[in-house]
Formats: sequence, C-alpha cells, structure tokens
Amino acid sequence: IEVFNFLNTFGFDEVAASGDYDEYAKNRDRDISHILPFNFIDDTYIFSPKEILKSDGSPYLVFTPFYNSAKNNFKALHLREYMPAKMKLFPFRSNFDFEEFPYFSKLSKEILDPKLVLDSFDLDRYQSLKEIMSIRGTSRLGAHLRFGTIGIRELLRYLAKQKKSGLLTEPFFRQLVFRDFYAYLLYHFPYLSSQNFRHPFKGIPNEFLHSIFIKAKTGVPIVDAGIKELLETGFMHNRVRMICASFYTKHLLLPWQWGASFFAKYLLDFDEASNALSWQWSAGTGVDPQPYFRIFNPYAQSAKFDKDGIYIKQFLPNLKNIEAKILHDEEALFAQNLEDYPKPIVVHKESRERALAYFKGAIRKI
DNA sequence: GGCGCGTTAAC
DNA sequence: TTAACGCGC
Repeated sequence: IEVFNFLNTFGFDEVAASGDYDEYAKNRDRDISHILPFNFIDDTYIFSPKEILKSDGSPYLVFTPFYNSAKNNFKALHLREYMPAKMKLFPFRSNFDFEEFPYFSKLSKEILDPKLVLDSFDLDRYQSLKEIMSIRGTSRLGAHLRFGTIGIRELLRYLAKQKKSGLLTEPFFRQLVFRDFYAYLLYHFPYLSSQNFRHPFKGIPNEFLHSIFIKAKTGVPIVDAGIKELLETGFMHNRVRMICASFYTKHLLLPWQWGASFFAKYLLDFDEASNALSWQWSAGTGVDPQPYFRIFNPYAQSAKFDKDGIYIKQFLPNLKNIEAKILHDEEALFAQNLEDYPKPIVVHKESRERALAYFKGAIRKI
C-alpha cells in the first residue's frame, strides 16, 4: 500500500496487474484500487475462470471434463506475450540476506536465474520420473509461477517450442491445467479455502498429535522425511505431500485446515488454491466424489516410490544404516530399538479401520 | 432420466 | 475385487 501511495504522488494513472483469487489477493487488489484505478489482467493462470464452463454456464466440478473442455478451448491467445517495459523506475538492488534463511540460500541461484530451472527440467522424462522421490523429476516451477519469475504464458510458449521438437509435453501441460482447475474452483467457490465442499467430516482436533507431525516424530519414515524436507528446504516432493496429507487426515484424523496452514507457512511454492484443494482431496472433503475410504498406506507408498530408501535417508540421516526393506515394513520398525528415532505412533491397520468407522459415522449423521 | 465414469489405492 | 455416488452429457 505504501508503494502505491508513493506511486500516486508521481501521477501514475492506473495499475495493471495479474493476480489470483484467494481472499488475501482479492483484498490486496481492492485496497490498491482505492489508491489508483486497478486493471486486473488474467495472466496468473492459463484460462480466465469464466472461460471454461459447462453448456448451462455453471462451473465444472470434475477435472476430466474440465480438462477436455480446456484442451478444446486452448488457443494461440493463451500464449500471448506482453511488451517488456523499456523503462525501469529505478535500478533495483536487493539487500536481502539469502544466507540468513536456509531455504533461500539453497534456492537463491535458481530464483535469481529462472532459466536454470527450465534448463534442468527433463520434460521428456517427466511422466516416468515425477513419482520417484529421490529423483529431481518434477519441474520445480511452482515457486517461479508463484512469484512471477517465470510467467505462465512464457512457460506455455516454452512447452509449445518443445512440442515442436518432438518432446512429450502433454503430461506436464495436464498438471498445469490442474493448477488452473484449483484456482478456478476457488474463484467460483471462495469458501473452499477453509471449508469443506460437501462432506461433514471435520476431523478430531488434537494439538499433541499435530505437534508430533510437524516435528517429524511420527516414526513413519516417509512421513517424517517429507516434513524434514519441507522444514529444511521449503519444498516437498508432490507424492510425499499426498502421503503426509493422507496420514494427517486419515491416520491421525486431524482437521485438514491445520495441515494446510502448516504447509502454507513453509512451502515456497505455496498457492492458496492448490494447497487448500489438494488437502481437501486428501481429506475426501473436496469436490471429488471419489471414495473417502481410499486411504494411503505410507509403507506401500515408500516401497513403491522410494524403493532403496534414498529419499528417506537423505532427510533422516539417523536411518542411514537401516536396511531399506525395514523402512517400508511397519512390523520391522516396531521391532527396532533406535536411540534417535521413535517407533510409529500408529498401527496402519488400526488407523485405517478407525478412519473408515469415523467417515461412516460422519456420513450417517447428515 | 439413464448411463458411464472419476488424477495419484489398497487388500 | 473393493463399495460408492453424483457429475456430465
């Protein structure tokens, strides 16, 4: 606000800016519009929220029909390029001390030179590598899209170019449309950032369990490794996010809003829509009518996507001498007596049955 | 009104 | 297989 008051004294006519649709963003843009006329440009996501609608004019609630419609409506217009500014207000020099913040010191080079991220992104092998936690198979572009250091249209033009040279771009494009879908849903249903779409499940608040989770002391290696990655780097591999969110909402039966706030605080690529709606997806409270009884088994997940335990051991060095097989074996973990690593706080089978009972009970209460 | 189907699974 | 329901056409 101070910045815009300052600009106003220089005689600026208007602000033209791209924005997003969460409450904070809407309030921010409204406050700015009271100082200078505010011209909102749809340039944060691929589509404007009113561009993709059902034939009756209402918004889609299911991704696949949304995606099909999005592909049909995708035009050259969505690759549009704006003229770069010829003038700068004043030379910008950052005094930000990257070393003071552990994540920033690790990411600073990339943040300062986004091209490094694009260059190191193996788009062609994205589909086959993105699930392997120990491999840098995902794009890592989320933080750039958040801060605008790479724009969505710039990224789309990059994809179009790669497609021309024969690379497989569709799987990654699909994920970008997912990002759009979540922003679109938040635009049409603003309450989704804090409230369930339909289901009555509220979770059972328990600050003790929450504190164990955020301290990476659940005793479930893949969950704790994920939390460590988040705390140490400001990033968490997407599949691990799902495993942690499933564990939090199903095994611990905690309110998804608490988990979402924790992620919001630490994720450098935080996006209100993607974060809240992905947590709702995990909790089974979102727009997705998929069965709520689909509960991730964290041990089966790490056995499948971190077979040799490389990811787990990277973030839980205490476990570096433990055989990988044991890290994916609940019984074996209960049998271990480790000085600096706790036993699991829950038994998978029991938690699963408890969650199923909770959800069945909550459903009957309607 | 009917019918097919749904990002990411588990047992 | 499971068990389930509302969306989208």
